Amino acid sequence: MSIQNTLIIDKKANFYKDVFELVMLIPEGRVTSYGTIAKYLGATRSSRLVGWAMNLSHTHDQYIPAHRVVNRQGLLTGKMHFPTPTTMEELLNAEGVIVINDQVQNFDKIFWDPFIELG
DNA sequence: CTCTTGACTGGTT
DNA sequence: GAACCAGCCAAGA
Repeated sequence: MSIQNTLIIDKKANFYKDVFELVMLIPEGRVTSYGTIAKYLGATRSSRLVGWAMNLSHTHDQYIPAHRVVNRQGLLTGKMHFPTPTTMEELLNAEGVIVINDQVQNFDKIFWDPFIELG
């Protein structure tokens, strides 16, 4: 195990950790996108990794509100990965987010931008 | 080790 | 606006 490999492993671990922490900062009733998270973490072209991180979120100790993360169009593309196909929409509805046909309503209004919210 | 598969995005047609 | 394509990168077969 070289020092370089160690650094790479740490980097990967930090990326997932950062994703989880950022997602947990999303307020109720607000949503953001995978790409935005990736961009904020300096991995603009690696939005798929954010999706993969969400896939691993269930292994995380703390609760990750992955339902507040949708794609750039505001579509619930990840709803299949919840306990039931309707869980994601139900969670959002419970927070006051209206979802019609997998599309978040007023998406541009409730969109949560870390660059603006966190500076 | 190679090949496929995505909880994605941006640009092009 | 819809459909298609290329770049991205971590798992799993």
